[in-house]
Amino acid sequence: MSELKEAPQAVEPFPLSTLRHSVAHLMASAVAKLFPEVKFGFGPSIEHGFYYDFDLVEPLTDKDLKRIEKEMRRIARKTPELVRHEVSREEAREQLAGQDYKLEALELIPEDEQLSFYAHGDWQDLCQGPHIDTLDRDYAFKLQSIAGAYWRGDEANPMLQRIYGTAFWNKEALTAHMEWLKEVQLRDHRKLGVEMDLFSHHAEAGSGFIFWHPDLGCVRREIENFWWDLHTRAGYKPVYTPLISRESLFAVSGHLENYSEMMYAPMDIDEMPYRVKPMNCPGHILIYKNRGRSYRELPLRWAELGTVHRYERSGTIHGMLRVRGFTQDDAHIFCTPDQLADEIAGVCSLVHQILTGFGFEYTAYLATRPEKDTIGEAESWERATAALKDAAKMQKLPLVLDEGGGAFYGPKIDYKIKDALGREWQNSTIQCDFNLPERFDLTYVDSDGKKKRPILVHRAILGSLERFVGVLIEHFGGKFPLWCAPTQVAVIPIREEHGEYCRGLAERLEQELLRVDCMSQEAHMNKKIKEAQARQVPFMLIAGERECSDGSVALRRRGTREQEVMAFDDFLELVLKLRASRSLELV
RNA sequence: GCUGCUGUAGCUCAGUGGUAGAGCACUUCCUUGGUAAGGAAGAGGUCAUGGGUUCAAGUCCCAUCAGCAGCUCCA
Repeated sequence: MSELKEAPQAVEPFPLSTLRHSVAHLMASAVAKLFPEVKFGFGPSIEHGFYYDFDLVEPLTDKDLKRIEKEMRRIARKTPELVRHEVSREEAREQLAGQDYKLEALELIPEDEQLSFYAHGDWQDLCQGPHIDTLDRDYAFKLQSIAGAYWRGDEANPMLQRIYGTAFWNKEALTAHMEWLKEVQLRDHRKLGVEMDLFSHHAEAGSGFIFWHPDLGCVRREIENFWWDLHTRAGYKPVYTPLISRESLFAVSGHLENYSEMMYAPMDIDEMPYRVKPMNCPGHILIYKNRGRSYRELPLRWAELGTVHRYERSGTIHGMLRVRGFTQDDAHIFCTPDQLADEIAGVCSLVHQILTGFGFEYTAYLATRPEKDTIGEAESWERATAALKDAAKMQKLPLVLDEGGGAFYGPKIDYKIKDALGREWQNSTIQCDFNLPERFDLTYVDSDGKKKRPILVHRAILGSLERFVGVLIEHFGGKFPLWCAPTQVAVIPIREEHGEYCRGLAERLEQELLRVDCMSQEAHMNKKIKEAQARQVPFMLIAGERECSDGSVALRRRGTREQEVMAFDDFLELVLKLRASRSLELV
């Protein structure tokens, strides 16, 4: 797979983030010049560049970006020197007169902190720095986009206009970054979804609901099979639970109380309110509670590809990555406190197998007890957190500490995966829960004959099929590995009279449950090759006179133009082997 | 939800208040081609939807729906 990452930086006179912060200042000064009535918000450097927030009367347009860039270059030439001066709080207030947001920002700075301004030309900004020394150094920058952003990220506050830009120490690095952005755009799952006929959504059906087309259906089914194979081996049993349930169930679970803004309105069935489930746990818990449980049957590992529906605000919906109806690869483990560490270790191992099965690198984060509003005894938290740590140790899994990042009902391990473009996504999660066993009064009879409380572990590895497959489309750039590719083999006759031979080959492949497209329709061979290539079919088999006469095929692998002539049986062996191993090799 | 932008053929996009366009894809016919586009013809549209302004609206205005860039929130 092509490893496309951001180009490494050459030796830098200042850190890249410092440069970007300084260019943000430069941009703000240009905006001040062009729009004298502007009020300034914050303007930090961020992962791939910088932004600055402005309160302007008129909305900015893309044309303004060009004007601002031009003004920036002028200012950088004319008054390049960045000068720091320290001031008292009183002086700062005076100098920020009329700048409401800056004055508010000033109040956020602790009393004992030394205040400073950075100035170039006649523009200055309250800022602790650091900055580069002069703005006329060699570097390259670009203003990228305009967007709304709430002052201090709070939607109760007024909305400011944010300009995003980026900067690098040389033109080559900026160009490389722009190339990377282009690649990100090319691989966008929404774009590929249309081009490859993978999925759609419809105004008729409503925003945020995904329609999986047949080709993506194949991909999903393969992923589900892979998932079930590993889960079955890991001792999970399948369960199936209803999409809707009586509202009272969600009152017991607490979802109604804590999660109602995400839940769809009740529907009336026999004068009783029912709700569409936003999570699968209550259903699994009802199965657990269906009869008494003994310590002898724990741990119980129950898995369900459970479809849930959640209300998401209209502006948050995004392709397959953020939707209103989705299928979680959910499972719940009911176990004794003593079993917890082993169970978590088992999940960690499963996460590893599944994520690396798709070629993802990952990082795991241990999220511990939040400072307030938690439930459960301190001792339970300690034991569970220790179990998570022990499990990670057993699996030799390094954990990054996310202090206080746990849920209110228990500590958790979250995973972030890194895709082929170096972007991070959060999908997998393993969560201990002290809350639901309590609310549903879950028990098991221990060896001493006493009723005890089991621990509940929620875990999802793919997260949701929608989000995971969306990420996967971008990760592979539409080039699915053989085992889950929608069409695995394209068979192409050179002339019409070779069609029969090709159909014979296709049939033998189909008998092995391979997904085959026998392109025997009337069209020129070159056109079919182009089409198969465009559809990212892993293998093309091309057959003409020579192949028909000796039972061979001319194999062309995705991404190459070379042909390998081989006996059909040898090809069959090759393709079956690759499929069985769920190989990620680009064939 | 909020700010800004967008909605014309299946896709990518032209279109000056006055007769609805191109390329690709599709259909039919011709073409028998050895590794990325053979040729010709044809069909395809309530210009997102609903109001309004106007002699006249794809074009201007408003609303709704949907999408895009973000903010906030999240699997």
